[in-house]
Amino acid sequence: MDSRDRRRAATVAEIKAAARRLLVSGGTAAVGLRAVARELGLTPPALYRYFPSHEALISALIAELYDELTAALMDLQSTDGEVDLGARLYLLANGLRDWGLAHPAEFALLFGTAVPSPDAEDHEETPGHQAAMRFGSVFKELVAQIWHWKPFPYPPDEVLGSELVAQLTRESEHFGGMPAGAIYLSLTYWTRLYGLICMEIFGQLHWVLPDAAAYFEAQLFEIGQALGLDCPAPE
Amino acid sequence: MDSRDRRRAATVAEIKAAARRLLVSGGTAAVGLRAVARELGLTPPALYRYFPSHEALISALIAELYDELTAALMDLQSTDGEVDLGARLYLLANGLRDWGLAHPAEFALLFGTAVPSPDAEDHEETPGHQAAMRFGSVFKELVAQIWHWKPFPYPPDEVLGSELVAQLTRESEHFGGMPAGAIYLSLTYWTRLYGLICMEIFGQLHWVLPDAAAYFEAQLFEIGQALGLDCPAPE
DNA sequence: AGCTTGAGTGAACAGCGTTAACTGTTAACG
DNA sequence: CGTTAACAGTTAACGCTGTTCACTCAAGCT
Repeated sequence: MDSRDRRRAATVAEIKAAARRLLVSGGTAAVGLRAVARELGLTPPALYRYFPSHEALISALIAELYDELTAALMDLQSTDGEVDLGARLYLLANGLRDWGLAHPAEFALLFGTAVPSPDAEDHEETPGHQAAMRFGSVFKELVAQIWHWKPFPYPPDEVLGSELVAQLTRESEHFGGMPAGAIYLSLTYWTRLYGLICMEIFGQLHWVLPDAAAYFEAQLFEIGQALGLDCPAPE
Repeated sequence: MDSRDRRRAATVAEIKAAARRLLVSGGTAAVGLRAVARELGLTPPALYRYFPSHEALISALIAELYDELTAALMDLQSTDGEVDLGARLYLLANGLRDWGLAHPAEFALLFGTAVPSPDAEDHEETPGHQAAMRFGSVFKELVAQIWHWKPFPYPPDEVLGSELVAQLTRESEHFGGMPAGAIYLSLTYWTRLYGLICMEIFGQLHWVLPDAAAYFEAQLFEIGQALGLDCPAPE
């Protein structure tokens, strides 16, 4: 039972590898069930022995890519030692951008899939969603570490408004007990970083900036300053 | 020849209306060529008298939606008179968000289509792209007007770095001759606004903020301050 | 009236995701 | 060791998709 399970796991890995190959070569639309089967020299129904549907195959691929990205970002931090947590955040931001630029097709599959969430209130249990949560927690935990390492100045509650403060305070437990203003700054950092990278990779910055690297660097310096970090300034 | 052309234009409008109906009810995937034909009581090949392909139909729909959004934002500004240009920018930002929240399916079609631009260097001439340019110029022109109306303080070139300054200066003619630092601030405004709205509507802010309205308001106040505008502060 | 143009149809093709019934091979058990 | 059951994989088919071709039929213009 063990040898057969290993064989099965190997086949699953091959399927996902073939799917990824199609993804990088032809984009999201090219990774179809029949195309994957063709890539492996199999007939389409054979894949149903390993995935219950095409969507499940895509979801598994998404989960794998999320985990790969998460691992890449995590060991990108560990190599630098543990001296300056601010530098770790800088590495995380640049690492995320670099990964997206190096793997635009995979990035598009992970973050470009516009999900207007037509069905509300359903806590998605798909492996892709869970992997996305693990990915998000990397940033959350690092921010909480930075806060406890060197608390940064944050806007007072009066500036944010009572409604926002209430929502942010409700999330305080997930941010290591940080106050609302500090969570707000952290969220601002994430929001700007995420939006920036998405816009650059999806080409929505192209019409004004041919190469967004310098702009990204300046923005990173700006939002790093807001967290009281001494990021490397652009030359 | 005139009456027949009008009949044809009316049919084209009906086709796009049916496509939009399918879009709002079933999302991007639901607006297929056969589904549109079914909606109109026609056979699929009949649509090829009006659009050369399914993609062309979608592109025409995109162009129409862009123009509708552009018109909505423009007459949203004109109603308020021309006293405070800062208030106009505030109206524009909120108008864009409101439109996206009111029409999430259309918003996803316009901005959620992740295009990693596999083929570079081709100046797309599709009507959708042209309409997107018209949409973008609404923001660009308003920002230029604000600059000439009440120039805002901007970061000096040394902070931005020579490479970024060079790129921004190259775009100065499209921004009414604004200096690099001012273009940088304007671009920051647009980048943050755009990313913020996309993240909210695509549900990527849901895992931390159940209702992003208050966060959006605070962010809008923050980036408005960066442009020296006296936006309404959150209570 | 005659001819032309154009809207629309029906049949067909290739490709898609998916299901059902069937064939071998392979591991496990009495 | 021989039987059996599980499993990988195939073939055939269904309904769906975008697209093309050949055709009909009615309206418009000369």
